[in-house]
Amino acid sequence: MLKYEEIATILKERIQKEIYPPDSFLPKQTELVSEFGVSRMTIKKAINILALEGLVYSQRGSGTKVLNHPFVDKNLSYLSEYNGLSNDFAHSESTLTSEAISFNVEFPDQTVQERLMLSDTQPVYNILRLRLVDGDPFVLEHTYMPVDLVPGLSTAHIESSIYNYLKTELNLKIAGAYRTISADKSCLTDQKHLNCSTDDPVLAVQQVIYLKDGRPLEYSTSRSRFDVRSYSYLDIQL
Amino acid sequence: MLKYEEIATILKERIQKEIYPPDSFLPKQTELVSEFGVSRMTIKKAINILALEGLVYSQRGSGTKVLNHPFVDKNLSYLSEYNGLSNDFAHSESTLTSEAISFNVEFPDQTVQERLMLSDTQPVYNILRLRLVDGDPFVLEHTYMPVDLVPGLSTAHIESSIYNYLKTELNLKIAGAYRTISADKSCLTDQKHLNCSTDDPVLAVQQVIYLKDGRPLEYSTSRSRFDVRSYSYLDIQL
DNA sequence: GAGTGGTCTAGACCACTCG
DNA sequence: GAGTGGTCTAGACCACTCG
Repeated sequence: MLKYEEIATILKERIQKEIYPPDSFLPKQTELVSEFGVSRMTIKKAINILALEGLVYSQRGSGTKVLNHPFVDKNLSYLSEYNGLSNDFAHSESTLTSEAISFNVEFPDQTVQERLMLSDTQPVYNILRLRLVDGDPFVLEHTYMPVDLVPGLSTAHIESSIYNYLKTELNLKIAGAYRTISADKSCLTDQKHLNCSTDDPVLAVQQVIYLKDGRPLEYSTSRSRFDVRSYSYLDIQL
Repeated sequence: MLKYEEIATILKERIQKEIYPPDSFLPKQTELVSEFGVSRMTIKKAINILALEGLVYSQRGSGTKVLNHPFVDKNLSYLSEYNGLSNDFAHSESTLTSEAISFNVEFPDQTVQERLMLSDTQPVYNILRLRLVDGDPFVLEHTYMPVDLVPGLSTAHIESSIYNYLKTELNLKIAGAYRTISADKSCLTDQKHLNCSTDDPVLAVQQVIYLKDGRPLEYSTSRSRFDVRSYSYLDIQL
């Protein structure tokens, strides 16, 4: 483990245990330098991690203040969309199950070609999955993935967790995602699978997930019942 | 301007002009050190900015690759929610206008007290505004702000841009926002002001905006017509 | 003016990738 | 084994805040 990560973890613990209580100041950087026996650049890097998570605010000339936003302990879960939903639910009391509605291989249409940066001769998986929480319909996911990036995908993976397969078997590294969130009227397919009424809206999320080397891994559209899902995120101004 | 910012800007320009084309590699860091006459740490900091924006991907042992995500040039606008909508539209061909529907001062209820970390004796503004684009209803914003943080707010500010007042007159510095996005059925108020039909959904955004010193500045709920607004963001895995 | 954090340097060492 | 980027150091200087 890297020094600055270790120090960041220790500082976070101290904030959580209120050894550094809200609205107090962290020890000055030179003091932390002596305590941890590292250079100031390393201390700065550690503090910077906390700042990016909204835990502290550093100001030239005055010091580094511990903030007390009401959402600090929620930090863990709201980012992890591409660990797959399976992971979000791994430590929860609810159980997530998946039901493959359709699973095909086909040549991509123009939208999919653009989003996944493919030519029309490179086949893609076309997957429609319903995810259920404790047996109740939660989200309908329509996913395209290039076959050459994800060889050997099977219904078994789809009914459990695709992302476990990607990470553990294929060792693919995900860089991030570009997401668009919108509201929409429910269509017949939504109503059928999500078990919602004709005038219920849905929350729609379109995303393209990229690998670290820049190749798009997934283009998907997911639709959730409006009353069971929302998206939260912390947006830090740089 | 700081050295690493200057260098980051130059590198971005070169990527945009395809002096460094997609899928190519940036010059090695030692080469950039000679070119710019700075230390390698400074080059690293500059490249790191590009990496956080998803423009390049650095890998130990191989180099720094220029990525070609289709959304790179959208980088400018999708983050700027707390510059106020007024700013989003400053360089657009459409015009944004605001209409104050109600503007009061009151004692906060319990939700508002929690979100804004206030006691029940600290008054807040309660503002309901309709924002229109080219005269068409766009979003209905319901905003609470502590009076002591924003003295002297008037209808004139509300009908133009609150955030200009906050930034230029009061010199308040915004750190970031915690946002929750969801879909909802439209209520009577939505239908009246957004001019939408009874079965039209709305896109709802709840947010708390924080100042750099950690104090909450605004708690607001905004509701938009489902067919005119969506939220996009780039989510980089760290 | 005293004290803080931010930037920057010039170098060392190391982990990793690739042929 | 050669070459890359990541980490870390020990120090210098500077911009800023605050009394």
